[in-house]
Amino acid sequence: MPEPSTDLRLTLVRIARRMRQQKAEGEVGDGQRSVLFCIQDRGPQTLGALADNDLVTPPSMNRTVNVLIERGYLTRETSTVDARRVSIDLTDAGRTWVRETRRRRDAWFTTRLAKLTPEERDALALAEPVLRKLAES
Amino acid sequence: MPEPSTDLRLTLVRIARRMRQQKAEGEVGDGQRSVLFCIQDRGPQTLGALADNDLVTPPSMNRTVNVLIERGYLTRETSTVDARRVSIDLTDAGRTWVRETRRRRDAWFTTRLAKLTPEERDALALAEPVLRKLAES
DNA sequence: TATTGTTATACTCTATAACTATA
DNA sequence: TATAGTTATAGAGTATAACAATA
Repeated sequence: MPEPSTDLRLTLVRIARRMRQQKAEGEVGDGQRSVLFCIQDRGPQTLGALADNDLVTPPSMNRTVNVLIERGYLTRETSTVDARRVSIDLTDAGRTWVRETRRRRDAWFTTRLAKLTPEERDALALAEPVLRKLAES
Repeated sequence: MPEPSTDLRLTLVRIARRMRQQKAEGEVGDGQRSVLFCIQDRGPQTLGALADNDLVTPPSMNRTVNVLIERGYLTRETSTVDARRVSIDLTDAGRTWVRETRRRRDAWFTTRLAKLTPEERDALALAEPVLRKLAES
């Protein structure tokens, strides 16, 4: 009986740790990248929407957003229709960052992927939507 | 051209976060579980071996080990052959914990897996060794 | 009153640097 | 000297609780 549950879980923990280690000094972290990509794809977002999207609490997301504003990648404006809400959008620098990052992709991860066999890459491509479903359930 | 790199990476980040959220109060965390399982499978380990296994630094692992000793799951003894080394082993309570955990597996993760289709589970099973390879590269 | 966001605070995990003991 | 482990310290990421503003 294979029961891959525990192995898979530990593997996922380990790879997340490994990816985190790859973040170079001053670079944009995973949580930050996720926010920038989300806004690029879907347009300006409220704080709550960003928090929901990344499965974090509003205070956590607020902090991430603050960092990105300090770095000049995002702006925050009070909504004109509902003054409780804020609208968080990319600056030109943010948009450029996303475009550049998408173009060259993530160096470490892409290099590792390139070293896999086509079959291994297929296995990952097939698993990705399943993992996403798992994360969102 | 699919280029799954970025999507996969963000999905992996998100699922790691989701798993972390599932840790109930007082439970054993992912890093801790990994250590207990490793010793159960391979016998007593040195601190360095445990650190290498989980891709963390010795100080990090030392801290994890200290927590597990405080909880009564591990013991630490100076090696008889080389007094610089320590031998870290499971207590009876630790062994029981591993056995119980292996028996009922991880509740949250197992439940989610059970809700997938057989094809989806196959996709994960095929991807697991590839992810592991990626983590270790 | 309920919703949206923010501030204050604290906890977990991890790292780097410096230190101790032993080989 | 080199190695194994430990201690001290700091940073990133996250959470909960309390608060403010608006609907």
